[in-house]
Amino acid sequence: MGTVGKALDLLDLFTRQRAQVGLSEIARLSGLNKATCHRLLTEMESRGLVEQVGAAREYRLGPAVLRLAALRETAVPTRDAAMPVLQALARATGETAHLSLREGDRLVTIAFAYSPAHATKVMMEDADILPWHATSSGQAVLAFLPEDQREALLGRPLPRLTAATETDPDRLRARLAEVRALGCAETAGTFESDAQSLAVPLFARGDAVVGALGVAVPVSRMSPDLHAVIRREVTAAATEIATLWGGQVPPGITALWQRLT
Amino acid sequence: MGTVGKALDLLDLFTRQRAQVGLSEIARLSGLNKATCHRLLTEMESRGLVEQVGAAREYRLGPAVLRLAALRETAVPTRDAAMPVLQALARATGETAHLSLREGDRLVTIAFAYSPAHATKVMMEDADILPWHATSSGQAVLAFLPEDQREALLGRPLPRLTAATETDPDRLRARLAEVRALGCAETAGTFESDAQSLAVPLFARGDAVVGALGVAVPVSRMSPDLHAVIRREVTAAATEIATLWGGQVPPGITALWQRLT
DNA sequence: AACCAACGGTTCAAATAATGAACCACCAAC
DNA sequence: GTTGGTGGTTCATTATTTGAACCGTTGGTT
Repeated sequence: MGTVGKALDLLDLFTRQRAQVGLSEIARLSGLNKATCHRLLTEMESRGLVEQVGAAREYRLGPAVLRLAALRETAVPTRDAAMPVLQALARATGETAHLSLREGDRLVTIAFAYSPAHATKVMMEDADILPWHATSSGQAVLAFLPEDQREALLGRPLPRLTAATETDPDRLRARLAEVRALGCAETAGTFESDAQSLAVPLFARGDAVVGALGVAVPVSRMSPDLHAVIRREVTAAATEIATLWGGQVPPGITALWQRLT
Repeated sequence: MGTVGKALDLLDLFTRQRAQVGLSEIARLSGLNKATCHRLLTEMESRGLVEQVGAAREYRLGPAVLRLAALRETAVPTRDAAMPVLQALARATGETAHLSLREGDRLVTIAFAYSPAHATKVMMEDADILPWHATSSGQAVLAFLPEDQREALLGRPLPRLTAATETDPDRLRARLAEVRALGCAETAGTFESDAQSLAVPLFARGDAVVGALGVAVPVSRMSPDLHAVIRREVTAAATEIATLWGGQVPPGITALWQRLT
């Protein structure tokens, strides 16, 4: 791995739980030498990608990421375009709608919308990284990924997050085949024990799956009626988002979705 | 300059006017060897910072910047916190309010808000890079920067953007002294010939200037009354934003602003 | 059909930049 | 005063980056 990769990997050490990190800690977490970390960080700091704050001189993500994100959004209006659809989906279902994108080997939540309909709802956070095997969104993407890429992701550890999490690769493969046949994925209590969710894959230009659109519901509120509503609304919303992104849902998937409702 | 710096500099080649760029073009624009660019880009692509699209395999900013920006905003709610204040400012003045942050040697617009009051208004774009010498926001920041940093920025070329642009460093220094004495900066037709604007510096923790808050008006609409309204509202909004950011306006500046209104 | 120029991408010896153990200076706790 | 933790620096060793020349493909021109 080159120097640039190492530098960019340092950015992944910043999480919501650990927004700012000191130099020694970064060296420890990354496994790199402290001097190396220092050089990489100062170089990124000079470009505004990270910044140093406070008396402890801790590092955190810098303002340049805001500029880059704004630039990306004007060039490829991904989040901004999907946001209204996401809000409508939350309203129509009365539950929490969320949109995740695949970034290499990660599935990242980039937007979500709550419904005001109920006091209890499944809460989400921006920039959350979702486990491939334990979420409906993850399964929806996995199922429609080219086989080699899917297998690469399935080859990794599949941690048991709750009692219901499927951790056997073969059983998961079978599950993904079902998802592929149905056109949508569904999990209950596999990620967080009191939440269940239904998700469909999102397609961009070229029929490639790039993410997933899901609706998450507290287990206590799920019913056959709600289930049907969600299936109908989430497939409609996914179709709309695909169009907004300048792509289209592959005909085979559209057929599956029509059969669902 | 290290390898990381070169890689990050490539990101600055992507602009709104040129959202995606081919490999040879990137090599040409950056002055680096094509093979070098290719390696840097593929390394950044593996981390999602850029992505390759289309038959021409052109590069553009990748989805990872969205995740980083979301993470930065949850850690340091800069834009999200300021947005409501910005909208209120646009409403109160009936004009276009905008907020810019200093990123090293650049001044970048990170948010703006329009007023519905008039059909004509000054339009803005996210992620715009503003010239230091020709905008009121630029002057507001420059005036309150430590002298060494100010001089470093004044040492650069000061292009004549309109007939009214001040391009003489010494006259600009005198102008900045006035800005420092008044606590706010004002320009008319120095950046775009039919727009004028009034801006005040924004302070974060530690009394350091980190950006500027401005209101831009079509020259044809400016009047002494509007001028007074803008001065009052923009200083109030700047005070509010400083508080939201966990800092405070230095007492000396507060005194200047009270004298203004 | 032949040609040309430009594209994205690859190769490998030579040149350069990254690396890391040991080192400060500083601070807080004991 | 000692200990153990910071953030930051140094410099000989080492491994990575670099770039001219290359390949295969594409699209327009003669």
